[in-house]
Amino acid sequence: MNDWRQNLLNWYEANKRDLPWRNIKDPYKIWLSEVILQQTRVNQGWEYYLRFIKNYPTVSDLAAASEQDVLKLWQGLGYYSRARNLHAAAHTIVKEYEGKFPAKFESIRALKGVGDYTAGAIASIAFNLNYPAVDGNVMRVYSRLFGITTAIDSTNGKKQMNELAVELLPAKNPGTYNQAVMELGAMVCLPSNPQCESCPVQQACYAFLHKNMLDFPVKQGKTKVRNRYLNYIVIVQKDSILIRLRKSKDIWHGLHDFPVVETDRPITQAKFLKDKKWNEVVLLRNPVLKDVSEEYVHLLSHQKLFARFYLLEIVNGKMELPADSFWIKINDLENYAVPKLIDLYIRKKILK
DNA sequence: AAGGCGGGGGA
DNA sequence: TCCCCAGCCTT
Repeated sequence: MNDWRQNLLNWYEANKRDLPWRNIKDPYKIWLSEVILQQTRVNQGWEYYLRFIKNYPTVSDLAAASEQDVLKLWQGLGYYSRARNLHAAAHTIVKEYEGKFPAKFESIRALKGVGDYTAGAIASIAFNLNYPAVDGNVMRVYSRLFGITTAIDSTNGKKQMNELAVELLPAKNPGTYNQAVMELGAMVCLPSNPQCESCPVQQACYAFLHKNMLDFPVKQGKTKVRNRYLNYIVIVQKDSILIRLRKSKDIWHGLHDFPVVETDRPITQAKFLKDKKWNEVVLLRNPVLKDVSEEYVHLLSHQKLFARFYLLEIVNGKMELPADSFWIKINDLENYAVPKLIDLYIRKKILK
């Protein structure tokens, strides 16, 4: 191999970052790191990876844990289906493969939460199998290198990108090559500030030679943000607090929060109190309003959350509870996985 | 093919 | 503000 790819590999050997999951062959740890890094920056996932390895050194340890404990360890990282799928896949590996990580691409790809990218990454890095690992970095690098104008978020674009990645994959050390392309995308071929002057493959790069790096990759793109107004009812009785498990397909599935009255437009504090809006969720006899929090604004990818917390104290315990809610001791709050937003409120107002 | 799913950081 | 991150799953 005597083309730009050799320059890339040389550059990679000389400049690669020292990451906790580098120079490791244990497929379990490779898998864990890849799932953590889905749509997540290295810096953000770093400590989570170390924590998971420490708490669950093997796939059997992970499978033996409760889902809530796994979610708790994942708390704050986002995209919680990753944690639920990780836990489910650990069970699969223990039951179907006797705790030994499957070594075939199709078997890896069939695990919950493992798509084409992750399966390719595990197969090539942990098992030295000849599969590409095409992530956002790779698509940005290749689209610039070859001047590809097919939108990368279209079915066609992904197909084209994958075929290209298969063609370019060297026969030897596919895992190293895959990581080299990704590393280039993460360190040099940046989205808005590409460092072309220090790029090992600039002389082969279409976008560099045409000075239009920022035109790539092409995307169809479209993100609309929905506003949601969450009026949380926080009910405390002595040393207990009422929480509930979030179940639906909505955000934070599997995590806990409080009974909530939700609207798609703002509702004033005064109206909320005057209309005793909490009765839409939980029927209370004589609640005592202890505190109304300021508005917490929480910006997510697809929705903007405006949350306010109404802290009520129940003196004479007559009420009808929402079906999914239950009492826990305030001191046990830390054992339940909660969204970032709820965690902020709890630390500030409940545990203070 | 399109939309949902978190949270953080950089421009 | 908007974009993007070592994507995946459901509809």
